[in-house]
Amino acid sequence: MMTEKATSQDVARRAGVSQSAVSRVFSGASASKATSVKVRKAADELGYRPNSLARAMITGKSRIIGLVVAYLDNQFYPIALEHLSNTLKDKGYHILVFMAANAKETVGEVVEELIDYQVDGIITASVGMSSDLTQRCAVAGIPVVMFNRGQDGSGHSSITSANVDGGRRVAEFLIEGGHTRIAHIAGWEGSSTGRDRRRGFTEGLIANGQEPLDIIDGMFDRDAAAQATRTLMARNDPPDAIFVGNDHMAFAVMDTLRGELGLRVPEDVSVVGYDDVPLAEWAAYDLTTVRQPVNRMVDATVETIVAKIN
Amino acid sequence: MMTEKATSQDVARRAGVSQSAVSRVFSGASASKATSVKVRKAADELGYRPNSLARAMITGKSRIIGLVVAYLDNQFYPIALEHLSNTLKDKGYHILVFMAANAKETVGEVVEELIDYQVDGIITASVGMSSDLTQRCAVAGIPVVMFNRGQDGSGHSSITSANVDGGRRVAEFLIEGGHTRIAHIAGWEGSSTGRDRRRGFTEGLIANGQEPLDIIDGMFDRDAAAQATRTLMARNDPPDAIFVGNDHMAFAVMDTLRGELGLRVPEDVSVVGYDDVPLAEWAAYDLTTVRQPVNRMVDATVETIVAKIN
DNA sequence: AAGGTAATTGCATTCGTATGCAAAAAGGAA
DNA sequence: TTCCTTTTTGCATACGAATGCAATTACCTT
Repeated sequence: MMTEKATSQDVARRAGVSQSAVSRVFSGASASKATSVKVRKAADELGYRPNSLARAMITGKSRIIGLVVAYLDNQFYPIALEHLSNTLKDKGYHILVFMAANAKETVGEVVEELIDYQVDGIITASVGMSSDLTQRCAVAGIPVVMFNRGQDGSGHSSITSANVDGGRRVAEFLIEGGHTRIAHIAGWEGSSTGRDRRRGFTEGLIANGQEPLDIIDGMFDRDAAAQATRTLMARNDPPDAIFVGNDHMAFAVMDTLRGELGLRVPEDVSVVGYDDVPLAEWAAYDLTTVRQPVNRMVDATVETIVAKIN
Repeated sequence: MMTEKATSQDVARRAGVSQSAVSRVFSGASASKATSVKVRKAADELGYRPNSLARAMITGKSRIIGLVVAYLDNQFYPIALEHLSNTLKDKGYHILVFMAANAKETVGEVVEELIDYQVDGIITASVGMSSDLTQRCAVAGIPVVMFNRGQDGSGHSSITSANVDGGRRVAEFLIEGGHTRIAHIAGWEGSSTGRDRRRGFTEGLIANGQEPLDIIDGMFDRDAAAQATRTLMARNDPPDAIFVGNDHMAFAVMDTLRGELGLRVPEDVSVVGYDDVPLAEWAAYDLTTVRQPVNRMVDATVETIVAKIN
């Protein structure tokens, strides 16, 4: 009843062995069959389980990965988080989640707190890291992997999909579809992902003798994307196709086109997104989009960070 | 450069005080102005920050809250998670996230792992807890709060909104709208939330002289909901209104009605959801739904768990 | 049975911080 | 100044498990 919490000492006493023996049994170190059995029996009876914090303290490995994420309303991230959590769990890691708007100082605080918790590694999702933060992590010996965002010369790995290529393919796809006035509501200019898609797209158009009708930064934000849509459609020569920097914004664009401007998609205006979140194939949107291989990206992220930890 | 990591000892040495003094300064215990200044200065110079794990080890408080969540594809949960993370952060807590399908044993494992990490409390979102798990948490002295799910006699708190009342209001709303063949695709029968909404709904209809045309368990699952929709619409007397157990399923229902069956919503069939996730008001769906006050629910959850911890 | 190698085991220490206790210092009252 | 009270400070220990080292035991070989 009062079974506060059994420690390895308690188990040791009950099994008639030393505390070290108990530790060895549970940490997989060498131990004879006999003691192993005795210890496990005693442990079961006491409901003993090793204290992860104490273990972390002495080994210097907390088996906790810090995740810093900016948006959770863009379906791409919850889905990624779900995979991430499962994949890491299989490798014996757990996730400490932090929300951080993309402001330098918020991210800074968050990273400090992660360091305080001695996390074994940090994964940032759609969040950039300033160079001094990078420095702090390096000093603390904590590897950082950036998911779905790159950063040149930052020193830490990043996992992205072939964004430039994806942008180019959208350009080709739309041109093949006979479109001649193609606009782009880009992903946030401050993100590599946004810039790469934009660049590939622009290059793709140019390679085919066209130029973007217009490019507006949608900031990865629904409202900004909606506003950009209005701006585009108010032109004298409105676009006949819009490439949007990610699905999340693309939905806002479609909502604005159909709900607010009374236009049909794709009859009046074609819309192409990026990410291929589940929502994209739901009938209400049925959005054409460029698939990002979330699972593969997550797997790569996990492999990378685990490798860096060792 | 090699600044591995400064400990309170290092700071103490540099400031010319004892380690206890450093500890006292950082844990807010009594300390004279003079030493406080010396210590902080030394700490800054060394880039010292207290090690949360060591602190947790000795105080018995990790300031970590374990979150167990089943779905992340239903927008309701990421949104809640976002608020939860921010609210808890303000109170000095952090979130260790675990995904757990609603199978007893998965949840069991997960809870064990949470206990291993000495979390100060556990929040479950749309996840049930068996009574032996409840027992284990009780023994470990870890409070549990269930978010958006209740469980009678489980001993731990739960935060839900007025689901019975919400269900009833939907019934009244649809009857007022002149509907006479009202069906219900219910939330999972194994969840209090699903049962409560269903009960309120049924009672509401009966109180107004009607009865549900049919009730099918949608299991909080898109596919199940879509299938239920087909079943309902294949009847000789198909419903003229469907109350769906949550928004997530309602979107699937609408997709099926419009995309697959070629029906109009709400002209041919009215659909009402539950939750009022952001997506519900996007033009593509423009779903009528019952609002769950996520923020208030999250706030209540946080208050409850923090209170229980103390 | 003796001698040697390999595997097990216990002892003691370590991780980094918090805290009870007693000693020292500071502050107040008379 | 003296005595008493309050505040600060350092010392030593504790939290719970892992690990180097030395002692013990088990296992082989001849």
